[in-house]
Amino acid sequence: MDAGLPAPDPPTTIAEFRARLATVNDRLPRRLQACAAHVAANMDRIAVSTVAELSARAGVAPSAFMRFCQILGFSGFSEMQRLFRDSYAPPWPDYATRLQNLKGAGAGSPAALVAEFVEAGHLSLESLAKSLDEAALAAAVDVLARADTIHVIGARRAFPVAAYLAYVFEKMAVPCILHDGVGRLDLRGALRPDDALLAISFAPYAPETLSLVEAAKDSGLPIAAITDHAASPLARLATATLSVPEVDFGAFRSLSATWALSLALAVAIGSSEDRHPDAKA
Amino acid sequence: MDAGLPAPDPPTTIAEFRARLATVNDRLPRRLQACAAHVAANMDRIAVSTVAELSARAGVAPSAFMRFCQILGFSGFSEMQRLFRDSYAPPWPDYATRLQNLKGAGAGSPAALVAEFVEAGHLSLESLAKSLDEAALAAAVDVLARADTIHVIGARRAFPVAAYLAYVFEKMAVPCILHDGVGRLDLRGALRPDDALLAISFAPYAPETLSLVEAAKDSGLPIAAITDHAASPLARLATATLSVPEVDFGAFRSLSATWALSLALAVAIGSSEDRHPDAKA
DNA sequence: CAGACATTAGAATATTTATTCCAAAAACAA
DNA sequence: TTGTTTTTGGAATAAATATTCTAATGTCTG
Repeated sequence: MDAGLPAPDPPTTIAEFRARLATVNDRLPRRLQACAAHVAANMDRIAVSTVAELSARAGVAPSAFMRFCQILGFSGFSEMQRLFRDSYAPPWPDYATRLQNLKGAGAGSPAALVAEFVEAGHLSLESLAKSLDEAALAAAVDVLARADTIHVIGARRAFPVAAYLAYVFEKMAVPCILHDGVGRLDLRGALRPDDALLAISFAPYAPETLSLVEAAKDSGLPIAAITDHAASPLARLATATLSVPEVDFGAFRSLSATWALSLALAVAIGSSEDRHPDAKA
Repeated sequence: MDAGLPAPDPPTTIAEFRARLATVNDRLPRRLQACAAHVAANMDRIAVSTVAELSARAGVAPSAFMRFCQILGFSGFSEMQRLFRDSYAPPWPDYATRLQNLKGAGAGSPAALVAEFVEAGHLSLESLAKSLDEAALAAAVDVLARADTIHVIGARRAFPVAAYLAYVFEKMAVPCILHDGVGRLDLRGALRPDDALLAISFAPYAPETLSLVEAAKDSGLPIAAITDHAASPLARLATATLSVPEVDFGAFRSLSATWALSLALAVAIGSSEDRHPDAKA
C-alpha cells in the first residue's frame, strides 16, 4: 500500500462529502488534485455523468479518477454517484406502503393521520418548488390577466380550488364566473369573445370540465389549466398548462401544492399591469 | 409496423417534451399510459434513474418503457435521458436557499409569488404539527364518528374546505349533508337528533355559520369546529374545537394546515370503529 | 547518476444497463 | 365462437460503463 489509510468509511451526505474533499486535498499527486478541483467545481454534474465524461473534463485518465473516488472513501465511482443521485430528493415516498403500515400499526390514532398529511403536504410543496414550469406560469398569468371575464371551472376534488379562486377573484374585484353546475345549469353561453377559461381537473377528469374546455377551445378562447400532470387530457387543449405534482396519501390528495400555486396565480393576475394599466401599488 | 408514424423527431427541450407527452396520451395501450403517467409525475427523476428503476416504479416491463420512449420520438431511453441530464439542475444546497434566490430574483414575478405561498404553506404545516391538540382531535373524531349524518358548513374562505370534506365523506360512504346555502335554502330542518355538525369558520366569522351552530346547539347536537384560534366564537359553542394556526401571506390564507387537519379528520372518521363496528379491510 | 518508489495511462476485464426480438396473452372483429 | 391484430413480458443480445491490472513513466533520494 501507500499513503497510510485513506478513508475506510464513505461519506453519507453531501455535507460530509464536502468536508472529506477539503481534508483530502493537501499533499495529493498532481492528477488527483486535478480530480479534486474539478469535482469541487462541478459537484452538480456528478449525478448525471459517467467516469469517462468527468475524467475527460478534468483532464485525467479514467483510472486516475477511480483512484480518486477510492481515496475519498468510496468503493468506486458508482458508490459516489449513488450518494449524489439519492440526495437529489428524499427517496421516492412510497405512500402505498406507508399507508399500509399505518393501517397495521397505529390505525386508530388520528394524530398519526395528521402527521401523515402534514408530511404529504411538505413533500408536495417541495416538489412544486422544484418542478415549477415558470414559463407556463407566466403564460397563464398573461392570458388570464388580459381577459375581460375569467371563467373558472373545477368539479369533484377540484371544486374546492375553483371555489376558492372565485372567492379570491371576487375579493380582488376581478370579474369572474364560477361554473359550479348548480341546478345543472349550463353556463357555457356566458363565454364571451374576450374572456378566458381557467380549468382545474385531476384524474379521473370530470366530463363536464372537459366539455367546457372544449367549448372554450371551439370559441377560440385562451385556456389555462391546472392539472395533475403534463399528460392530462387538459394539457392538449390548454394554452398554458400548470401541472401540480401532488403527493397522494391513500386515496386523498393533500392539495397543499395546488393551493399554493392557485393563490399565487390569482394574486399575480389581480396585481397584473394588464388588468390595471394605470398605476397601482 | 403499427400505429402510423409515431414521431420522427425527438423533442429537444423540456417544454417540447411536455407538449409531446400531452399529445401522445390519448388512445394509448394500458401499460404505455402507465408509463406516461409515471413519467409526467416524476419528470425530475429521469435524469438520475435507469430504465429498470423507472419501469419498476411505473409497474411495467422495461421493454414496454423502451417502446414508450420511442413513441415519444426518441431512439431509446438513453436519448431521452440525455435531454434531461443536459438540463439538470440539482436542488441542493437546500430548499430554503433556493426559495431565497427565487424571491430575490424577481420580486414581483409569479414564480416568486409561488415561492412565497410555498413558504407560507411549509410554516403552517410545521406549526400545525407542533401545536396540534390531540385530545380535541380525538374528541372530534369520536363525536362525528357516532353521528348518523354529519352536517358540514363553511362559508366564504372556509367553503372550499367544507366542500372538500363533503366530497371525501361521500367517497367514503359516510352520510353527509353540505349546507352550502345554494338558493338561500336553509337546511337546518335537516338536523336530526342523532346527527352531528362539523363547522369551519375563520375571522370574520360568517353569520350563517354561527347561526347554524347555534341552532345545532339548541337541539343538543354535538358540534366539532375547525377555526382559527381557541377564542373564536365557535369555540364557546363547540363540543370539540380544533384550532389551526394558519400563516397568512398578504390577505390570503394558505390553508395548507387546514387541509391536512381536515383530511386527517375525515379519514379518521371514515375508518373509525364506531362507524364500522363490523370488520372491513 | 543510479536505484527505489510513487504515479500514471492505457489496455483488458467485469459488470451493469440499454435495447431488440419473439412467443404468449389479451383485445378485438366478424 | 374463430381468426386476426395488438399488446405484453421475458429472455437474449448488444452496448456502454465501471473497475482492475500492468507496464511504463516520472520523481525523488543518496
